Amino acid sequence: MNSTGSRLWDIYNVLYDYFGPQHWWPAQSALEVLVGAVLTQNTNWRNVSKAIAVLREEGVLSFTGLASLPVEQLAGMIKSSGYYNLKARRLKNLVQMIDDRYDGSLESLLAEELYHAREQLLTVKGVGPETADSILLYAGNHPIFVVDAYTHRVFSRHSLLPEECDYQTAQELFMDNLPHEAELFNEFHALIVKTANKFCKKKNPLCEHCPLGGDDRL
DNA sequence: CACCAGGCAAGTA
DNA sequence: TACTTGCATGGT
Repeated sequence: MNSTGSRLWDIYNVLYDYFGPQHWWPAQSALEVLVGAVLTQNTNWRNVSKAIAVLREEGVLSFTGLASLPVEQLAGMIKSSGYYNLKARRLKNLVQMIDDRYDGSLESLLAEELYHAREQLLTVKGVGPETADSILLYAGNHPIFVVDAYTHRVFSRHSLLPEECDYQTAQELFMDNLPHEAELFNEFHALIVKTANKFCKKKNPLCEHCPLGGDDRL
């Protein structure tokens, strides 16, 4: 392993020792991961979990449930997640693609080769790289690293990424320097989110009590 | 009150 | 290619 890989591994171990395993994604099925991945776009998870609870209570948290639900009714059930008209359409777009190309089987999509499945997901309007990778890693157990706003913030503050860089650049930091193991990528991303939510807020550039330190000593 | 939250697409120059 | 804007609720 190279020096960047060692540095990433050190950070991972510090976070894992501090927070423990996160056991992501918080969901009961692959479909629920997919729904959550869309609903959490630029949105606090608290608001998303309320929307998912409504879908569960209404009995539509299944592929056929979503497929048969009019988009207007779906939008009404996910209001708490914000951007509800947009997200209802995006979920419908995903369901439509899976119906058209995989006979309504999310499992069939997830059984495809990783980068083929990724390309299919990215053809859907409303599914960008983070949403696609979240579904592939957390619903499909594929070894791909999920990058989000927190990843950029934490790793730029520790001088492992530039202040601003694109998705692929950030993803390559991890995938070019760590073994491609789904379990590692799963826990690492979850630990980054945990760390950022607890210590690495936008307004707190020093992050004094963070286990990674307030500067880039790690 | 302002700001933020596990993005993405479409429009403009 | 490189900005800018719309989408929207709910907690701090």
